[in-house]
Amino acid sequence: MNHFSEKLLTWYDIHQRQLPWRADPHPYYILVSEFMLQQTRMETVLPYYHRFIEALPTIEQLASASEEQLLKLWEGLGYYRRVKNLHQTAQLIVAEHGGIVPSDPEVLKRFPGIGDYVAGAIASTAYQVKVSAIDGNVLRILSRLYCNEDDLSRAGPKRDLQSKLLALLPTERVGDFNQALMELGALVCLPNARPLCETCPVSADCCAYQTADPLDFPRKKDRRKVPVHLKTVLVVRSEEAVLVEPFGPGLLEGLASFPMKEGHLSPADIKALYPEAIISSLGPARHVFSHLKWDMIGYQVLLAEPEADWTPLSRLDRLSFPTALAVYRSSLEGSVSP
DNA sequence: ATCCGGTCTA
DNA sequence: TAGACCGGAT
Ligand code: SF4
Repeated sequence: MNHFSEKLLTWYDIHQRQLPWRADPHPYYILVSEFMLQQTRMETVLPYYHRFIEALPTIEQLASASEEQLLKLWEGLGYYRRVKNLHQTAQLIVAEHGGIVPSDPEVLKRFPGIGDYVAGAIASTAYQVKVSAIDGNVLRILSRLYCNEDDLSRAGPKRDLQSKLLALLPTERVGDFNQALMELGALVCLPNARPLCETCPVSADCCAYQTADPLDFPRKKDRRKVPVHLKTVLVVRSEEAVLVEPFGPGLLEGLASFPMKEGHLSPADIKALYPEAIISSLGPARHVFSHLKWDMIGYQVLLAEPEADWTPLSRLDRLSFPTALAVYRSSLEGSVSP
């Protein structure tokens, strides 16, 4: 074991958070947790993980689960493509690998939703294969350890840092080493605040701490400002039921939605669409995605009689709505708005 | 209001 | 390789 990994693992043994997939690192648990942890914080993932594993304790049960159940288990977690990919990956593993999660990173990367990072994380954490697992935390630490000023969204600089990391990998406890690096990024080498270098186990090896300012690393890329889309959300309902339609291809694909019109429509516009209805405002709401914003207003459109294809309010909780529509979804809790 | 983050697609 | 994809923390 080299000096760097020795210090890191000693720190990890003391400071690691107790996590369900660490207590029992069964490959299926690692698979599920790594899909959830893509783009998503640990604290957010935990309750979802518990519910998911309780509902689907084995990869065979996941493989044969319904789309509706899976979407419900993922509701609010975001990046809903992940759960479709996880489902397909589980089905492929059951059909082609006897339900055993493969240990070869190159094999893992052929499954949908598994890229460089997740392949490395599963192989090293579940099987101790000696590969790196570079997520955003690790990339940030590496940029600081080596005072790397390159644009890390590009492949070349990323490869440079990966090769430096490979030289640090221990021959034993590779999975713990990768987990320890990510844990250090989450608990000490912080992304949005000054890192806690005084308590960092590898500060003696850190270029940024010893010779520069850690806050200057990694280099930030200037964020493109995102376009704003005006939307009007129509909660078309009776006392007993509501009109629900799924999002089409692309953003929030497959999740439940209400009819949405481009632009901000006036009550008179709504009245023209639904002459028989009682129109009332549900107020404004905004939602920010990475690449666009929705600036929404909502109306309740109350009709005396529901159409046959509307969803009874009693069955609404089976559907999965995105967080973007939380305000309008919650208007259906309790009684009809005034 | 701004920052953060893996994979896939074009 | 830039842009699409989501929600939460600060
Ligand atoms: S010394 Fe500071 S900047 Fe360097 S790795 Fe540790 S926490 Fe990060």
